[in-house]
This record gives sequence, structure tokens and C-alpha cells, in this order.
Amino acid sequence: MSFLDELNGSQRAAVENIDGPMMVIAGAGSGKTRVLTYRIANLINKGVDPFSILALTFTNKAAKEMKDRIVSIVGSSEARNITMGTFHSVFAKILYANANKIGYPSNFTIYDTQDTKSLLKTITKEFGLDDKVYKPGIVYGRISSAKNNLISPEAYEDNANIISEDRLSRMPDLYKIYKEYQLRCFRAGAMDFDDLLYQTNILLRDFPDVLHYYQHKFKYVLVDEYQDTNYSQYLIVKKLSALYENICVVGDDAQSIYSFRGANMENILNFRKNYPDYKLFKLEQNYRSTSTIVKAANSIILHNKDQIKKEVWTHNEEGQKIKVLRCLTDNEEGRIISKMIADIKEKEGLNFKDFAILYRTNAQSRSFEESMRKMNLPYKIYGGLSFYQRKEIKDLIAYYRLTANHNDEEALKRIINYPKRGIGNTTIEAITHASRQYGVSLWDIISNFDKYPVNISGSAKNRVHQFVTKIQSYTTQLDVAPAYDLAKEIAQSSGILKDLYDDKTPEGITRYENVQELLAGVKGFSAQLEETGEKGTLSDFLLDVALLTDADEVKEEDENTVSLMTIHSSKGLEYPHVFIVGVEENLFPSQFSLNSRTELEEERRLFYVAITRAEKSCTISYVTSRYKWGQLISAEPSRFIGEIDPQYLDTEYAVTSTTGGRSLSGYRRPSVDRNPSSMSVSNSGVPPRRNLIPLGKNDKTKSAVEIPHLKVGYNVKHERFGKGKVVNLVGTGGDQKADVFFPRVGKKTLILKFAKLEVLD
DNA sequence: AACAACGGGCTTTTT
DNA sequence: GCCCGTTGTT
Repeated sequence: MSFLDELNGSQRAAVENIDGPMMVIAGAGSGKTRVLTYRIANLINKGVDPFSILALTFTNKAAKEMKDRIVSIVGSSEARNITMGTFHSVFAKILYANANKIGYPSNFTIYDTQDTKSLLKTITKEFGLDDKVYKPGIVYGRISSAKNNLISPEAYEDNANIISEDRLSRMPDLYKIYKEYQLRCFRAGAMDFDDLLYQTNILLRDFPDVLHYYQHKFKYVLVDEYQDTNYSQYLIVKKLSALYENICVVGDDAQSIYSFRGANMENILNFRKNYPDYKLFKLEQNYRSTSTIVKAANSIILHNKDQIKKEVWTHNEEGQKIKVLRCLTDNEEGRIISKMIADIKEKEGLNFKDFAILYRTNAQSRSFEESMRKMNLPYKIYGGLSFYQRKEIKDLIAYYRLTANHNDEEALKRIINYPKRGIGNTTIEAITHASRQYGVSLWDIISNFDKYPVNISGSAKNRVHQFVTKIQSYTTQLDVAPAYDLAKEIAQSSGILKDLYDDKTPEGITRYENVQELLAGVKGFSAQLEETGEKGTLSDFLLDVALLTDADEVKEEDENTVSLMTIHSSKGLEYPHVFIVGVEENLFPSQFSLNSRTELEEERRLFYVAITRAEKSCTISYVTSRYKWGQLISAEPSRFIGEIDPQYLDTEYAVTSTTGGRSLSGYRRPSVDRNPSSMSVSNSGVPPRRNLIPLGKNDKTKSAVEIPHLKVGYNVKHERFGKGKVVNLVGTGGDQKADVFFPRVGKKTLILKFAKLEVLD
């Protein structure tokens, strides 16, 4: 049997359409990733060379997931040759190979947001401008948006509209900052995230031979999350696929939530314009959620004016209504929801990983962290301060960066006096001054005091010189030493390891461990590369690390924790039970979105994304007062709750106190002061309340689970993974295990007495 | 040059 | 409430 038989009609049509431009509009939970992966697998089965396939995703995680699934269908020897990754990582590699053509060093640094903001702040001050007016974050936003629309510093300056906008927002000199920023990045041999796309555009524009090379190489181009691409990405894709026009874009306008980053839904319209004979496929059957959830989500998105018409529907059971919870404070919200999770888990025999708590802003995670820690519930926070953004990690990586690229100013400023080596502010001031005066990099100054005299004391000069010599000695090893050896040597001889080791506070110990973890990461990185026969220097590691975020952290197979994350990072994921918290006016929708319809509609799409993450149940909570900046402020329920068709809502616990309803505060009290580890007792003093735990018709659990009689080749259905096919059986009786291939999630090994498989044959 | 104490500003979302 | 940068002290 072919894997194509796993698909429904429209999915299959999209998968089997090989040549020419095509667009797939895929509703939430409609098997979008399955279509993308199967389409790639089908291309390969039809004889397309994997080397000629380019698949672009939005996150590293999505890329990895897709690659894994393709491996499971066509095998890794084929799949590894596909060019697959995020826009940023794929084009960073292409830029690495061609950097010299556009004047960048071949080992250019990638500036992260912190580096960028710090540089912008420096420049702002140098121009004598007030960084409270020219806030680095805002300035970055303007520059970023210019770059994503391919507006060069010169074009920015000449654009009357932009200049008058800047005047209106009292930042008339922004164009100067942009120009200087771009120059300084260039001199530092650094690109920011936006440059990775912007400079790719320049490369493809100015070097036809490069363009031709990649046009010929990538005969088939696929783009995931097309609704989230910006103009810069759009143009790259258009150019690369101009020769063969075998371009397949997949997206859902209802899930466009990144316009703040320049994402442009017009790209969907542009696609139609550019390829008038394109084929359109719509995936409208939802396989993920109950019909209540699907319909509730539809009723929300109906309030948006801007949308492509489509009808998402499902054959799934009705399921329970969406519960709306009202809590008094954010702390109570944390306690109640943690308790609910513990209760539902016990009552239904679920795993912690079946639950997710989704919020609008990272700051909201705190109350949930606290309550879950108190109750001993395992949880994991995704996003927030990434591992790679921690100070100790950034410090060590700054050494690596400076070793690879001496002109990396942000790295240099970070570590020239860390660990402390007596190079203080006055010295650094003098060096910076000289660098501005001569128009050369900081490194040029400190490595050439003869050529560029600086007015600092002899002893300071000497200390700086020692620092320079140290970095130079690392650099000589860069291309010869194995990545791990050099990484470790730098960690030691720079003094970082010792500095952290001497700090015996709990935080200090954690920092030391983090650095060890980074070193282990380097080791793992080079080991992985050695398998494929590549060398894997420290510079290669840097490229990898610059584009990694916490969201990409591999989730261990057996990791069984409640997931906490922002709605943005939940995109593409699904959980049986989802809690959307802090659904209040001014928080969700965010107060910053209230000025315009388009921004409000984006918030609504975000709410749509949140609801459609849920498979079985969805709970929405809001509080009446919340701590903000240490102050208790009052809050009211979000308008979005009222926009859901009320027939799908259960508002028993949402009635306001003024109308005589009860809050849930009584619910939590009996349990709070109990021994936290007693959570295994499901009815721990909590009065049974209807609606908190699904009962009756939704309760499919049988007390004595019957082990189905299976044979290899049988089609089966799993509660969570959907339909699948048995590929292997191990053991007998109560211990029997089965390998089942599920088109939606890949191959899983299931212990039959737990798995509750339904035999379809 | 290094460190402790203080005050202001901040929060939208991320590659 | 917390992080950052600025200020004052040694």
C-alpha cells in the first residue's frame, strides 16, 4: 500500500501535483505538515533528486520535524540531501559561501537582538541623541521593517513618506542612525537577522552567476507558513524559483500572527498575481480538535474582515464546551489551573505532557511556575530567556566570536574586561574614541597602538596588549583545532570557568553548569558532523548557534511535563488539553493593538491559533486584578470571550460577583496547604464540581482494558495519533508492544495495554 | 578601577 | 517585580 492512501482527497491532490506554481491553504489541524512532507516524499519517489529540493520553514523545529518525517518515509540517505531549514539558516549558509562577493568576511558574525540594540544605543549616544526618545527597541523596529522591505539606508533617506513619519514620531534623525548602523555592522563583519535576508537579496540581485547557480540547483521549492513571510523572503523565493516555477507555498491566512515582524499577507495576493495559472488547494477538514473547538474557533475568526473564505469542519466528536474561568488574581489563576491539571490528569489517567498553558506574554508565566512548583507538578517553560541569551553563555560565545572575527565590536566590548583584567571605562573610552577618529574597528586600534596612538597609560596599554595576544593565539587554532578542544581551552584560559567556579552561590553554580553544558553542546556538534565526514570547526558551531532558539530545544521523547509557552511559540503544536490564560482586555488583545483594526485582527488570529491548539478540551481564564509592575491593577474579561458563539461556552465559573455568581476561589483552598506530593489523591478534599472534569459521554475510558488482537499490516486508530498501520509486533499478552506508523506523527512504539488501540480492519 | 546602593523604566509577540 | 544603568564610595 502506498503512503498516499493515508490522505484524504484534497490532501492527496495537493501531494500529487508535481509541477508548476501551487498554493495550499490549510486550515488549522488539517494535516498541513503531512501534505508538505508527503509531497516531498512523493517527489523523491517520482525520481526527483533530493539535492534539487529546497524546503523553507519558519522555525528550526518545524524543519527538523519535517525532516524526521521524510526520513521515516524515504530513508535518511535520500532525505539528508534535501536543503531544508528556516529562511534564516538556509540563507546564512548560502551567504557564508558567498560573503566575499558582497564585501563581508566569509566568517561574518550574526548579531542577535541584544547586539543590535546595544550597537544602536551606542550610535544614538554618539550622535548626541536622547536614547529615551530614540529607544533602541523602536529604532530597531523601524530599521528592521525597512530592511524587510528592502529599503536601503539611502532609499530610506530619500523616501519622503518615511522621513515625515519619523518626524511625526519625533525621531527625525533616524535615517542617520540607520545609515551609521549599517556601516558599523559592515565594518564589524556582522549581519543582523534581517541582513541574512536583505544581503541574500543583494547577492542574488548583483551576482547573476550566483542566482543562476541556485536557480538551477533548486528545481523544486516549498515554503511553509507562507502567510508569515515578509517581502524580503517573498522576493528571494520568487527569484530562486523563477527558472522552473515549481513553487509550492502552504499557509493559512487565519494564522498570520507575525506582521509585527514584517510578515505580509499580501504575499498571498502577490502569489496569485505572479502566477495567474497557479493551482489552489484547500485543506478544510480538521483532524485535531473536537467539533466544539473547531466551531468555536470559526465563530471567532468570523469577526475579522480580512480573510480568505474557507470552511473548516471536522468529523470528530462534539466534545465538551469551552470552559471560561474567572479568578481574582494572577496568583489564584495559577493555583486553580495547576489544581485543575492535577485533577484532570488523575481522573482521566493522563500524562502531564497532555496539558499546555498558553499566554500572551512571557511575563505571565511566573504565577504558573510558582503554583506548579508548590504542587510538585513537572512543567517546562518554552521561550523566555533562551539558554543562549544567558550572560555566561553570551560571554563565552563572545570569545568564540571575537576569535573568529576580530572586528566583531559587540563581542569585543563584552569581554575586553571580563573576567576583570583591569581595563576600565577610561581605557575603553579612549579606544572607542580613537576608533571613531580613525574610522577603523576597535580591534584595529588595540592591535596597532603604533599606528593609531591612543592616550592611555602604559600599564593599561600593556593589559590590552595581553588581551589581544590571547585572542590571537586562539585564532591561530581556529581552523586546525577540533571545535571542542578550542572551545574548552578558551573557556579555561580566558578565566571564565574559574570566575564562575569561584562563585559558590546557587546562581553561580548554575552558571558554571550552563557553561559546561555549552561545552558539551560543542562536543555533540562536532561529533554529529564527524559522522557525516565534515570537519566542524568552532566557526561552524557559531553559525549554528546564532540561529538557534530555545523553542528548538529537542524535547526528550519521554519528557512528561506540562508545557508553558506564549501563543506565538505554540503555533504548529497541539495538546489534548489547553488552557489559555490571562484573556483580559489590554493584555489579550494587547493594549498596543487597540489603535487599528489590522492590529486588533492580528490579535484575534492569535486567539484563533490558541484555541485551535486544543484537541479535547480548551479552558479560557481571566482575572479581575493582576499585578503589573508590582502594582495590583484591575482587569476585565477580553472582548474575544464575548465573540465566541455562546453555545460553545460553559461560563459557570465566569459569572461576575456583582451578579451573585461565585468565583472559583473556594475551589482551591482545601488543597493549597496540603502536602504538595499528595496530588496523587484525586479527590483531595475538593468538593466534586460538575464541568471541571469531563464526565459521561466523553469518558471513553474502560476500567478493564481489553488488549486487541493485532497483526502486522492492520489499520488501527489511536485516540491521539489518529489512524495508523501496524508495522511490527513484539512480545505477547499484557506486555505486547506494537510499532505503529501514524501518518500524522510518524512511527510510535506502543504498549498495547495502555495504548487503547481501535482495530479498523 | 571595582563595587555597592539607588532609581527609573519597562512588556507584546521572535528568526 | 525585576533588570539595567547611573551614581557615589573606597
